Amino acid sequence: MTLSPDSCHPLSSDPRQALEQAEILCQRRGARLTELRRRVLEIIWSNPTPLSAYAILDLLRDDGRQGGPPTVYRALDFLLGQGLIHRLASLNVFTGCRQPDSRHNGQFLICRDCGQVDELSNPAVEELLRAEATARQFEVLAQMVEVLGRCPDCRGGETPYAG
Amino acid sequence: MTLSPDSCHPLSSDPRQALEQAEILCQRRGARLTELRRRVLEIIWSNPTPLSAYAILDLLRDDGRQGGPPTVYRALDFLLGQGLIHRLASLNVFTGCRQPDSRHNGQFLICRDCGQVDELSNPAVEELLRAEATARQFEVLAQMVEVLGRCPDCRGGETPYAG
DNA sequence: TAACAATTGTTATAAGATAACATTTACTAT
DNA sequence: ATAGTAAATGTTATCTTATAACAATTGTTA
Ligand SMILES: [Zn+2]
Ligand SMILES: [Zn+2]
Ligand SMILES: [Zn+2]
Ligand SMILES: [Zn+2]
Repeated sequence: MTLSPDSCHPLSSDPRQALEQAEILCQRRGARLTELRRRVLEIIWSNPTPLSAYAILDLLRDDGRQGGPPTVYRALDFLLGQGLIHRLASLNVFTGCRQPDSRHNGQFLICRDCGQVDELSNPAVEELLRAEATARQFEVLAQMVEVLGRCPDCRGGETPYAG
Repeated sequence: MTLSPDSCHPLSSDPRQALEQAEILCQRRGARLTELRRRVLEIIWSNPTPLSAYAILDLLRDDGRQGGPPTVYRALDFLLGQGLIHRLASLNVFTGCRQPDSRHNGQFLICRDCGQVDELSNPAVEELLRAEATARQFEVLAQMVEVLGRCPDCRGGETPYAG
């Protein structure tokens, strides 16, 4: 089977398009995508794998910027708030969102070996969890779904799934 | 997170039973549930809400024990390896497993306000994620599903779900 | 321009986790 | 029993992740 370029390493596909969409969304919402915030988003989209806050800080400093950790975390908080990025709690890293126009809880396939991330959006998963919560009178505020494993590339020529 | 001591559906229902089962499982597996490991498990089960590694360390020191962070993390690693506890990635805390006899990926409802945790085990969720992964030739090693929200107690008399 | 709010910079510190090595404990084989 | 060995724990230091508190800057408004 041929892997579509989309399903393999989708993050690095097109930072420019992601930034353009971010501009539009922020403008529409009256949110200020400042130089710093825009640059942080650009850094995140430009890297093939998700980055930690401190990795982003290092790259900002390569630009000549002066800020410290709070500067980065504040920018990340803004981007998270706008749904432009997701945080992967299992790795403490940040990755660009592929459907920033529709608010959602991220679902991710994370490669243990190369760090590549694939974002899913399976409504059935979300619905099942919501149903479980509802049955227990539990009010859902956010969902975290992260699947750790090995991507096709890192599995190499290994036996494909039986099922 | 606000961890109020008044518990809704406490984890602490029966630490003794959990410890007893842990003993049996470890014996059956030839794994050594040492005094330290047993005590860490007991601490985890005795608390109404999940504990951080450092909170566990503090409680160990109350016992008069001398270890540092590595001591706790090693014990936690053992318990994780035996499937006796889970780690909640979104909060950096550890909670006792209710079905330690069958290996599984945890699914959790976590109350934002009181910290109480409810462990689900919905096979359909696991299967859906597995199917998504398989479709992408992705080998699954672990699944993390954490739903953050508010438990019935913390919602108080608020309107129940419409749906 | 003055006042005010939002954003960013700066310093310090809290919180979570691990590396490296020393010591102790438990098991094995004489 | 006793020495040898492996496993487990203790100890020190360090690294990573995240936030608190406050100052300086920038943008907006009156
Ligand atoms: Zn997304
Ligand atoms: Zn990979
Ligand atoms: Zn469990
Ligand atoms: Zn609650």
